[in-house]
Amino acid sequence: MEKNLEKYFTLAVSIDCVVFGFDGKDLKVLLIKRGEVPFKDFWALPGDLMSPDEDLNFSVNHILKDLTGLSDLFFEQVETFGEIKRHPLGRVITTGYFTLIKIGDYELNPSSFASKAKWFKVKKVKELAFDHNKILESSINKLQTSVRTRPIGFELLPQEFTLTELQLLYEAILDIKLDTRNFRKKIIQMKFLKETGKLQENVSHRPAKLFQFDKKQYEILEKKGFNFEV
Amino acid sequence: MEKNLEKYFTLAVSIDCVVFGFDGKDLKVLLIKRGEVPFKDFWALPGDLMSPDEDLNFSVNHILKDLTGLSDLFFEQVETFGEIKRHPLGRVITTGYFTLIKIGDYELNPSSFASKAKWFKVKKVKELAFDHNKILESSINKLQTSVRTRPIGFELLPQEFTLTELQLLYEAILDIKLDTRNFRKKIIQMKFLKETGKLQENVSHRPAKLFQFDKKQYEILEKKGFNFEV
DNA sequence: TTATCTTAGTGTTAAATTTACAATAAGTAA
DNA sequence: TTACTTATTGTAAATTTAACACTAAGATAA
Repeated sequence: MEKNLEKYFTLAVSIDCVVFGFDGKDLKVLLIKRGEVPFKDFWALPGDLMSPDEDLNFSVNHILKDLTGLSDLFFEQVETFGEIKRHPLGRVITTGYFTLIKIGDYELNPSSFASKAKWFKVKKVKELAFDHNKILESSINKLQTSVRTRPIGFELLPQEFTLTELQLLYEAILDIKLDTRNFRKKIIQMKFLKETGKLQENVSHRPAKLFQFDKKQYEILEKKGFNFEV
Repeated sequence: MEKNLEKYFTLAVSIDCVVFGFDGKDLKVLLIKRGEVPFKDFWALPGDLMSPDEDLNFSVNHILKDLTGLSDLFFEQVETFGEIKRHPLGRVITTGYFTLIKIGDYELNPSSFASKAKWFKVKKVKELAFDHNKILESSINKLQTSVRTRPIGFELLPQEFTLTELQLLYEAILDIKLDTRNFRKKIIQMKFLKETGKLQENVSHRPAKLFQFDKKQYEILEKKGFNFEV
């Protein structure tokens, strides 16, 4: 039985990027304003059709860079969405990816069909283009489980941070309150935070100690069978 | 800037199914022998190109039924693989799905380009067609985390089973040894196993009690905030 | 310089959970 | 009746989690 292969090679694949950031208080996500149809003037996840000559996992960074100027990020795949009518221009299935970055370390340069690029509080995100609300929701779920089992939260903080900042980050991502004493005990006993010896500056109260995430130490512990868990 | 959309709508999307089963001793996976090129005569995951007019999540069952006769299963998405050269006939990205079934409940009827369909011990699987070894590996990882956090293992056992069978199942999936007393305590305290009152038959030793998974009870507990965890 | 304000930082105890561990029970088969 | 095989069960120690409130250190204002 010969199969007419041509009819199968008629789909497009797109990639949508969920870039998370943290401003010290709220978990944020980077959105672009679409300057073209479809969904012109809607806020959307940075995403675009994938060139057929690119690897799916590599294409993510190209697409994000085109739209926002951000480059060379480490993405994790979330889920693939393949409803028939999810894209008005044709049959497009899309794969969602997420990443975490320090907001202040990057400059946003919207281009291509992105007329703007802006950080939004995750909790305040309204209606997005396409099925991007679903993609965002799925990404948040994945982020929540990832952040509990791997030390990826530090990607969202400045290199030197206080334990209070770290706790606020976890509270924002997990959307729960944590007990300060228990949280600090748990983190410190894991032995991969290094005191810098420095203190916070320009605060009108007792300054907190500044810590760093010691990646090498973490990898050593990991090899010994240590399991991160918050 | 107008975009030449046509060049994007030239990909195909395929679906690969990882069907897990359990024979009382080993975790198994259902493979087909390919009767057509490419990879003719290779063992492979049941999988095929998706019709452009089907929903990705619905297409899974059609494809599996075509190749193996199995129908109406509940699948969970695993991951999407999009390397450029993963398929020799063109640009095909594929999404992997897994499901769990009771081996004895289904009859295998290989058809279409599947010349055979057969259960293989997961640990004994050799080289498969395409990148199916990677897809299988990723599915096993996902199965392992899923089986610890949701009561899906019961899908692999007969409706009535002994606690020893359940333990063997978990040991096979997680590839670890469990302490019998602690395992039974943990499972029983969760309160969603129902004694049938029956005993094992035709065994030449003390017969074990037969249990059932009480799905309604589980859902009640779940609503009350109970969290399955093994 | 002293008092006040604000956030940083810390320890203990009870409860719950996990772990380690071995003897008895209930059948079948010889 | 005995031997054999697998099923079934409890306890104590160790670890982890959970709950909870006061002192410390700096900046600022009186």
